Amino acid sequence: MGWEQELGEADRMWRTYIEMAKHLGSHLQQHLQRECNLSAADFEVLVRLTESERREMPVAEVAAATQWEKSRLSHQLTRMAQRGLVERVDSNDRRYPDVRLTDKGYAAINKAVPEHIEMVHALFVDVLGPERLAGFAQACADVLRALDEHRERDCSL
Amino acid sequence: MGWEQELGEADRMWRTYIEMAKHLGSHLQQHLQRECNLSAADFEVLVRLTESERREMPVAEVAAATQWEKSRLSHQLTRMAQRGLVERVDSNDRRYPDVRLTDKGYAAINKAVPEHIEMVHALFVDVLGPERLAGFAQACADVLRALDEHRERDCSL
DNA sequence: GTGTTCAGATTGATGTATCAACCCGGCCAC
DNA sequence: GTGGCCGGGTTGATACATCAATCTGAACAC
Repeated sequence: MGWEQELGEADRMWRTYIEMAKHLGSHLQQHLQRECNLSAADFEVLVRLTESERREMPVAEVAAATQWEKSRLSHQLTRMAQRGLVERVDSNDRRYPDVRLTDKGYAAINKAVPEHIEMVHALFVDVLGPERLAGFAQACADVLRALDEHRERDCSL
Repeated sequence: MGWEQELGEADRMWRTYIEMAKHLGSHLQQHLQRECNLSAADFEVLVRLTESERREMPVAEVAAATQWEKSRLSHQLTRMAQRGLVERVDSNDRRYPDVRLTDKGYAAINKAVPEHIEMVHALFVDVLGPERLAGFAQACADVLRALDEHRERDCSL
């Protein structure tokens, strides 16, 4: 084989990051699932809906906010509607229906968010402290920028 | 609503991290899928198998290395076997079968790994530079440790 | 040997993610 | 109006993740 023996310092640090991301993500996800009976996907959609005053917005707006594919969102909304977390509402232009947060969905997200934030602080924010957190976030922002540039290059081929 | 307006500095930094993790992960995943026709799960299993001299190891060993549930691994191996990437082999103790990398799987992973590493360097390692990378990795390690401690506390209830 | 037990492996059911194909209502040309 | 276009939305098929239930064969007691 060969190559896997030649992992340098940098590659081991990459693996540390991957490990951290995997564990942190699954921990938060499991907490949401067990305590609030919400998947990460449910949580994301519900959070976006609370960002509207009327607990209701066009499907396209949710899609833009979450950056999900339209089909993924459609399937997700179907399942969430079946569980009574949201409901589909016809708007003026019947091509572009709205989604509304039900009372049940509202209750669920209002229970979930504070717990989630608390856990994020305990496991991430407070662990790093303000200074290292800022450095960490800056690093993330830089990687994001590099990603955007890379994508631009790919599209302009 | 209320709470979502009160997002502090720290929470916005957390969101930056989430965004970065999401985009970086899906970018790497899509590259693997498009260029090598491998899912992230395929990639992980294949990498573990190359870590054995004989391209073959007990299922349980793969499970330990990936930290996957046995059932997830079993399903994954079934699908990979159907595509000819691996094959199941009976070992001495027929309770604990082995998995072997086929030639096709070997070819696939040997194409994928260098491309993957190159992309990780371009999008992550080189973007941060050695110094910030080290700090970043240290931060990840600290978060991992906090996670472990947290889990310990949960189990000892 | 026969029966019990046990750990690891498999299977089935359900929820989720992604791609391709299709639907459908407003829009424009004519 | 009638017909074709267009873009967002939905649906279907397949792959993946997770949980619960089941299977399997070695090991141990007797």
